[in-house]
Amino acid sequence: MDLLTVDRLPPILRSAIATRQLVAGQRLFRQGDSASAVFVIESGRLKIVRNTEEGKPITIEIARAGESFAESALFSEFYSYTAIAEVTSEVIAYPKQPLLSTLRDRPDLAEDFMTLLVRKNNALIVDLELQSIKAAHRRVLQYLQYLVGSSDSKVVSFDRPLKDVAGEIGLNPATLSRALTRLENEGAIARELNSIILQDFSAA
Amino acid sequence: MDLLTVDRLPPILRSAIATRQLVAGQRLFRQGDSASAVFVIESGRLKIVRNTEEGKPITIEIARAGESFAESALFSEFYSYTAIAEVTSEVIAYPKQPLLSTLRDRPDLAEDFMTLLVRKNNALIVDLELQSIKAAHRRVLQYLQYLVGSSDSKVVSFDRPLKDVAGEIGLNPATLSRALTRLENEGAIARELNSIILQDFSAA
DNA sequence: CGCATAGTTGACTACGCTCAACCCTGGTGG
DNA sequence: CCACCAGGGTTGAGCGTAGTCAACTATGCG
Repeated sequence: MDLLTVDRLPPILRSAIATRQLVAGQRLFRQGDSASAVFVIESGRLKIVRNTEEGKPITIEIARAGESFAESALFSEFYSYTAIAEVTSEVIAYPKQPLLSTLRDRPDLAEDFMTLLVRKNNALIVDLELQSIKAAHRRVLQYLQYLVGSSDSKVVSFDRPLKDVAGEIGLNPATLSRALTRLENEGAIARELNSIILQDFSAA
Repeated sequence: MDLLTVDRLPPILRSAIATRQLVAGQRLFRQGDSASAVFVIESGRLKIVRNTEEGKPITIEIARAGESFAESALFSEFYSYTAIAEVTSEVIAYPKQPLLSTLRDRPDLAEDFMTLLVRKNNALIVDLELQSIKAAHRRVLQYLQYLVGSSDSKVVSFDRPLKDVAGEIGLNPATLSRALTRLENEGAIARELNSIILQDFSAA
């Protein structure tokens, strides 16, 4: 994602951005905080979660280096979710007002920004589709297929514990574990240390 | 939603828009069709669905008079979902290219459009949150509370069969029925013809 | 008056969640 | 260098409940 790269920005915005360091577990902002900036990740990984009225927080998105988050801050007064650093991370903050006026002045950046919003939209729709699959093993398989995408590698290795992955796709660690063994027994995947290999004879 | 009202539009776009009539059940476009336009509903109601790889189609959104849909068409080559008229409807089509160049020329419209995209995003997040509630009766209650929002009326009446509502929130008609009677027994709601009255002593 | 569709209810099944025990690994400290 | 510990992963047992199928009722329309 090459949006909001520094050298394309006008001086007004360029002088307004600031970087912030985060340690693992640190919260960048909390649901309900006043929305002050949009962020792009320089390094590390952030988790965007939303605390539902029942206890359980749900994961909206996992953002990694090069990705942005909290775009909705531009048009909302408060953040509607919480951003937590999963590992030591560095983020760039683009303050709301300067960014807004930049987008007004620069149609090319505005268009990029819209593209970005549409992508987020699509990602959320994919999530919804995933959640709609009730059977755990099918949901997991779909998720894995989505991760490898159209790449030819067919190998997935996670950079975080399986229990976190489970949370992301709305499953229990125990249920995820069972789903994986089931997929393995059915021959849909093979496991190996930290990696999962998708066997392709795709649809069934 | 006052976005894209005709009198704010430049002539280039104004002359490019066209209205289309749809009868109940008619598909405006299908998942995979070439993305040619963004739409706004003049009258009626459209359902946006996505066909998952398993059989079951899922409802992404219900769009009503005054609302827009298929914004992602602007930045995608194909529609990633299907639009079906639920009742006789009239929509205005804003062709992709003229709309794109208008957004480039008119920062005010571009900003409105971004606001709109962010709202869609938030709506999807609300959906995700809803789906994360496993217990049917709790999910239904949350949905009803979301529908009445901050209004003081506390009354919900649906303009479409309950079985469609069930599909929208990811439940079975039978399960929804049971959930409603359970909520009624617990005193959380009261039912009356086509209406549902929320009893407020909100959280429990 | 009858047909079609929606809503409700019952019986049954399947499966995801919870709790808990166990294994395994990596890291720490004696 | 080994003993211990902590956390993640796996596995078992049992429970609750959403899904399915099906029957029955109620409603609206031709």
